[in-house]
Amino acid sequence: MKPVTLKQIAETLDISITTVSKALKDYPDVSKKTKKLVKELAETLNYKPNVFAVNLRTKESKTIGLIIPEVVHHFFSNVIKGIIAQAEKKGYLVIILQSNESYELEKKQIDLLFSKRVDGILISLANGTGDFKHLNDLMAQDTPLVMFDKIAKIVNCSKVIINDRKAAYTATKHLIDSGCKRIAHFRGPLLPQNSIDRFLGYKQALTDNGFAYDPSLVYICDCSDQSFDEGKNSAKQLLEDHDDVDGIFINTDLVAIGALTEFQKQGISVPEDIAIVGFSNWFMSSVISPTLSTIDQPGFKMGKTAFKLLYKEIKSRKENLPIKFKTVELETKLIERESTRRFHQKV
Amino acid sequence: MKPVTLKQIAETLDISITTVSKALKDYPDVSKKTKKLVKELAETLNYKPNVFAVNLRTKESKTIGLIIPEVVHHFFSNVIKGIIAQAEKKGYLVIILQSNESYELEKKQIDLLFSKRVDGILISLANGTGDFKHLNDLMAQDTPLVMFDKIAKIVNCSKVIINDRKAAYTATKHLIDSGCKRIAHFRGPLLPQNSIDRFLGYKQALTDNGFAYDPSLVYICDCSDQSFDEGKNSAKQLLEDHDDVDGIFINTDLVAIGALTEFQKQGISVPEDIAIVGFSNWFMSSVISPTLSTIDQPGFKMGKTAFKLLYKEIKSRKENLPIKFKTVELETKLIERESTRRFHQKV
DNA sequence: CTGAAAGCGCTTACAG
DNA sequence: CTGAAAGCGCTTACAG
Repeated sequence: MKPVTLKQIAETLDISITTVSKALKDYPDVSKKTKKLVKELAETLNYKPNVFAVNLRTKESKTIGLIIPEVVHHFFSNVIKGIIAQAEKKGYLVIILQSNESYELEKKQIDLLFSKRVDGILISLANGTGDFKHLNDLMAQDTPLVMFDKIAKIVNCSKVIINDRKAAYTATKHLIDSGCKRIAHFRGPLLPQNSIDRFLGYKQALTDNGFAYDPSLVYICDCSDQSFDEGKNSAKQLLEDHDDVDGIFINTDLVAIGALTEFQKQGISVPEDIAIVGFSNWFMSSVISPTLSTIDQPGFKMGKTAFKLLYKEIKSRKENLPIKFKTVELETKLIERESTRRFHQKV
Repeated sequence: MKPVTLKQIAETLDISITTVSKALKDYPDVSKKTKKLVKELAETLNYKPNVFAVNLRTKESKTIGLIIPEVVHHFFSNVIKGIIAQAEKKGYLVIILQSNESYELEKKQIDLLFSKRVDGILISLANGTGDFKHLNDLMAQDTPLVMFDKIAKIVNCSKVIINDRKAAYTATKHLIDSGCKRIAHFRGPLLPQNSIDRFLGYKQALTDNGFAYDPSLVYICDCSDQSFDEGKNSAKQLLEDHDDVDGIFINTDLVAIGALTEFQKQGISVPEDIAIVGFSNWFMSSVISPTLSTIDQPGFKMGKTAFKLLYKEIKSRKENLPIKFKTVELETKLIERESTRRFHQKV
């Protein structure tokens, strides 16, 4: 059963294709009578305009691309949900690609989306991405790009972020206020801006509060899909290296939960022996035992905001208006739970 | 900067558009010399064929649609990952839509994807879907459809499933083997096939093993994004209604974890007082305390398999081969953890 | 109020 | 080996 075309409607009604097209789009210069006839027939025949032809004429696909490091991920899946929800409201569809934290894959995917002529791209960078030519090239070829969460400061485009540095500062300060005297940090990989910023926030909270910064207390976790195991391993290593650590600020909840599990296995009690603050507020963190103190990161809202910025840019471009890039910073908040509830807590 | 077209290459080289097109596609009837010239120029100019035009000519978009009830969901996000991975291998892109368990939304989304002329659709039905006209209409209009996980038996198309009934039987039998004497069931909503099948498996395990089936022990949970709270509420209700239940088979891990949390709050000990088996093997279930026994459901593999079936169908259609629908059943397995590890366990 | 015509950028059957 | 021409199904500036 072949799809219905304008031509068929035109022939059936014995009028021109032009008039059919105009009638369906409610052009003012078509008689009411003709419009009614056309619309009714289109309805009965279940006519749908051929988007391929429409795309070719209008040069837009009403589709955007999304490149995300990992789909099976509480935070990112919330972002995806936010993007899809907002896009649907505006009549846009979303193509999702997963970069697996790989720079090479990310590059290919940018290229792929570009050649599919999506109207714009939303991206959260892979951990492996240290070069940004692929992104600058993309924009030079007139494809709007908005970055979120894992961004590159150096790339000139719109961004949606949280203040990682401030949030990490708050988390570390919370450990200090809970009475911790020697605080370690499980950080993310070296490249991503957010793991750098979280590290810096940790460091500053220490020095601002009269603690010495000790690099041997900083452990690097890859934050790949092995996060949980990395948390376990770093915890094990920490116990071997230091017997005096009584607090850890950890880059991500999943890593923190790995650490928690290892501590429990080794009979280290959390929070009494070691207090822990994670980052991101995964759902899981509220149901494990002890429940995990963490920083709440608004994934759904970040997704919605990122799409909104992209949409504005797409619209401005179409109307030939000047485009100004914008960086939106979303609020985070500290969630205090059992993993930092110590008796000798400062009030 | 306007995208490069065949015409520009043709004019630059002073040959015809036809020849340029053929050269790029390695047609045998173009001279090597011409091919080389064309390809080199295309490379330098970073020529990408206009997919809109290609789609219009070839009548395919190399894009498929995916409708899924919920993105923020351990099982479904694994399915998504599997689908995207497999699709990318075959050069297909995936548009993702979330039905929010709503029949109305699902219908609209089927329509939307159809009007976008995706090459095929993958779907896991919404809980609210009890009528299948939208799906049959879609197929009648020549769009391949493959269902996975939440399927409708009555719809004639390819499917990827697990044997929910058998898995539920195994789970319930495991409770019996663990020494439970009175076993409740928190089931999913009434419509979806998998919650029906899991219920039937539960029931059959009871009767096969000399237990009386007692409808008052079956509680219905919506399994929406409120699953966790529903688990808590059903657990609360169960404690009010029955003081002799010592085992529960629960439709989904997230609901099970809600129940677990409520029991802990009320001082009911799991597994000693009440043993629990969940379903799906969410990551979370392996790290909460007590760890949750459950049925492992292969999400990633299900996604891959679903795409493979769809791909075959798309190919067969293109080659005008006959299409035979296929139902693939994937293996599940029981994961025994602390929530069923009782002392008076049968060996 | 209606319609002929050009064109979006490709692909491909056909002629030479 | 090369290319003129038709056509995919729309949209829209223009003429009447």
